[in-house]
Amino acid sequence: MARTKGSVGTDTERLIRAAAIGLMVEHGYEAMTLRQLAEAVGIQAGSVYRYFGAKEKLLADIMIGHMETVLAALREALAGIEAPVERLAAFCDFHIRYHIEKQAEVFLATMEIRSLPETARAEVLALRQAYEAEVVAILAAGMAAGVFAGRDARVSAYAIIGMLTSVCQWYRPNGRLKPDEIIAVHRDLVMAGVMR
Amino acid sequence: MARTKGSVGTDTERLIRAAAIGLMVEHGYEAMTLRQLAEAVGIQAGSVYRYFGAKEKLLADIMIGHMETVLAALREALAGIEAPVERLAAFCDFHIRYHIEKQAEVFLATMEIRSLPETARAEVLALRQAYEAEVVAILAAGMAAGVFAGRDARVSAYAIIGMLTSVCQWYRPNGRLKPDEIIAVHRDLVMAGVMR
Amino acid sequence: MARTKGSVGTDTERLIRAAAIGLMVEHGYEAMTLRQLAEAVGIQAGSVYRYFGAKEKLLADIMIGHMETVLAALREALAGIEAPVERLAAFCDFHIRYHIEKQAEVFLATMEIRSLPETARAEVLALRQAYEAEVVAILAAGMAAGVFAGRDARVSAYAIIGMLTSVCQWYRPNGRLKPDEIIAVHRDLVMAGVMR
Amino acid sequence: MARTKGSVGTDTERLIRAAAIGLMVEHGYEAMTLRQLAEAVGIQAGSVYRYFGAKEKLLADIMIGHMETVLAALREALAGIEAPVERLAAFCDFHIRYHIEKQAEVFLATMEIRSLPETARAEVLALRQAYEAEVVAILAAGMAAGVFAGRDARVSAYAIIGMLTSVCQWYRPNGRLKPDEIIAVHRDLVMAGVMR
DNA sequence: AATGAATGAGTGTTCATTCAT
DNA sequence: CATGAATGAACACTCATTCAT
Repeated sequence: MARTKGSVGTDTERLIRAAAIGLMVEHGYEAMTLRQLAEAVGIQAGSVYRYFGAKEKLLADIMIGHMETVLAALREALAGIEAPVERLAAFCDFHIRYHIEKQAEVFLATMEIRSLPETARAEVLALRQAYEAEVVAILAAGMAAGVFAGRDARVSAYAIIGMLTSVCQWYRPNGRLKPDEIIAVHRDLVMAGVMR
Repeated sequence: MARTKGSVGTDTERLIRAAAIGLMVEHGYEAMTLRQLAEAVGIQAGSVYRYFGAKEKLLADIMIGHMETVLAALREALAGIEAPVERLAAFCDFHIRYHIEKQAEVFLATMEIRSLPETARAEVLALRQAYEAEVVAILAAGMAAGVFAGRDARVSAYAIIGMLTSVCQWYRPNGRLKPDEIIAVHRDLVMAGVMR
Repeated sequence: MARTKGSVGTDTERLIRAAAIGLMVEHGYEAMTLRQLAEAVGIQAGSVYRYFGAKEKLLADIMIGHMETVLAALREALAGIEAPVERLAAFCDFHIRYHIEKQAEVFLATMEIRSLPETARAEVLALRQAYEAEVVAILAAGMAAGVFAGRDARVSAYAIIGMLTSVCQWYRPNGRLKPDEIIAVHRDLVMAGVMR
Repeated sequence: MARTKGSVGTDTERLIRAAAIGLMVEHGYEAMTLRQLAEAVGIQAGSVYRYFGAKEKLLADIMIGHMETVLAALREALAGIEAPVERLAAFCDFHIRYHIEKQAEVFLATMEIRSLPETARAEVLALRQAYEAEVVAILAAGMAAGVFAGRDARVSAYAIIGMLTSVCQWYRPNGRLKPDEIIAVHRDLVMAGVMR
């Protein structure tokens, strides 16, 4: 049969991407086979190549797309907020909520950087640095203004991002706490941690 | 059990373990080949099987050994300290220093849990939970005593551990800050974050 | 039969055939992909099947067509010439000129016989033998008439054909020598070689 | 079973090379699969990679080895012979005998140059040019000395080589003529063809 | 204790071919 | 007529693993 009735190319591409994210989170990029992926989508392994020229490309596509999206979303979330205190609180809210909603992509993006081909890795790292730079800037501004304590904006930023990101290692949608409660715990920890 | 019973470990065994840690950190467990490993040690691939029955066993051995060691070391570091505040500060010191000193093992232990065979994974997760439980207990005690703020000892513990562990993602021995400075930044963040 | 019965060949068919010859000469039959071919023509790979039922058919079609054409052209070139000496000279002229003009087809026909399916290979070999037989006959006639030296008309014919055909391995349209000069060199070699 | 009893690595390498030559001659390099090759040798396909890192390397190895051998053998065959006439006769003898004895390698070397990776192709072409240059030099010397007719030593050399090489397209060990007879026919054709 | 030759299952990838649209 | 989505079989190649030596 040349084509499964009713299938449409663009749909297939989305299905592949979604299935790939799930399988890579579950088994890791290296351990996921294209046959597993194809079976999950209901196509043949070779058909993946109509949409992604290589397994590497698939990973790169997902990760770069994710990083671009999250960076843009962060900037939008911070837009119009001036005071460092409020900006930091907004960042906490945004970051955790995003990492809860897109848990899989975020998990991938932290775990599989090593598996990216050189060029894509550089691109992803640049986007991550841009993301981190936003937080560093907030902390530096707050320290300069005297509202934040702390000796080192950069290390503090890494620490805060590390804390908030770790949520996606254990969060389960049907867990004990609701997202808002999780956010509150972390935001309180962060804000109390940095305030002078 | 982390090692073959009673074996103190021959030289070759230690060399294999050390080389494996380095290569797995660099390339990931799945991507590291036994030929790479053997070449790094200066032996043939087949000879690895004298010491570790399978690639999986090698990973399990390293990870379980690491988890046992770090758990024991934590308990020793906290021994004799009573007050929650002091215990938490001691935990921060210990955790970061350990993660800086054994950066590679820690990185492995967070990244390659998925690659472990079922039994070993359960064992590692149990050890990790025991480790986390120590921190949860400190926070719960402090909250009960009224010295720590915070609504949820468990989530707070995960957050703090996540923050402190993230150091091993970026720490470089010849970096801008010395270990003591890094520890200070994190300890301050944590302590300020939890104190009532 | 070289072509689908009665078809004069549409434009697209001619384009496919021409592009296929070029690509097969460049990469070899096995190494040429239908996607390359389709791209060269400006259509989709699947569309090639409107004109040639299979890749093998395309090769067979080209090669049989070529062999039929060259055999007919040889017979026409020799028509009306009686004396073995003159017939052999005419053959040299014809063969080299044809191999220079249709260098690609000739190159294909010598290189890709192995790639033909059994039936087509037999057909091509039969046509080639018919071609060779013309030369054998000329030599045999000349030897019988005492104008040609030589012990074995068949081997001599193969040797002469091999010599003349080798031109298409190195001939380049803008090379140092013009076709007429190349022809002269070879004809002189052959005629001097066989004359008693 | 880890090893077929009695098998020795060096033997296997020779067996692979020999089987590869046969299969490549029969089906062409592209059409020969490593499974065919492995089966012919009595090993698994993957085992070929102990001896040749890639299919391409196998071809390159065979072709370069052949070209080096034949070039050295030619020079040895011509050593000590001074007069162009005798050198050319010696070349004819050598070339045909060698092409009869090593028919398969020679056939490969003429047919599969396209399949070589770039570097190996350049190497093989350089060796071929060195071989051809020997013949060009003989003809040029003979023309300069006035013993050979002919206008163009290079084209004449190509023609003669083309003639003699074509033997390996049809020669069969149990054919009608013995090697010495085949050699005689060709040598007579060539010598008569070039003598003034 | 170590080697090195070999296995065999599996990998990512290619490609001629088919066919509903 | 042509497309483009899909197939499925095959390919070159890798690698953890085994075991006679």
